[in-house]
Amino acid sequence: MKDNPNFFNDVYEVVRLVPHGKVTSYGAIANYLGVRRSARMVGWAMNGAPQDVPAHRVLNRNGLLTGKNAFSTPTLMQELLEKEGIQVKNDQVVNLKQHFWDPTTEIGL
DNA sequence: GGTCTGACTAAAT
DNA sequence: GATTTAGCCAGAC
Repeated sequence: MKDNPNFFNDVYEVVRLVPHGKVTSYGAIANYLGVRRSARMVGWAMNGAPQDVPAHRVLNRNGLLTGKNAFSTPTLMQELLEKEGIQVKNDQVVNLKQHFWDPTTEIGL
């Protein structure tokens, strides 16, 4: 595309790899890409992520729906997560550890 | 073109 | 253990 840095592209790919009914964190993706400290960039990348990317499965390390405001509606994110079998309470994922999906652990070879 | 802020995280206080 | 500081980099003013 016009200007797709490898970093952003990698982020999109990893997020697309997130299985249905699972969630991950920006830091986990950043860590998988080797830029743990640049977790912010992952979030920023999501801001320009295509709809092919299930950004609603990406939360902060606390399991909080930080970027819900970036969706069509701030409630859409929670709706989607609940639809996938993930319980969300107070904009936060319940049993986060149970639904957490770490690419470094799952894909990490 | 310098400054501020932001879908974050970890370490320090 | 909760709050603050620092680090990262890119876009907006």
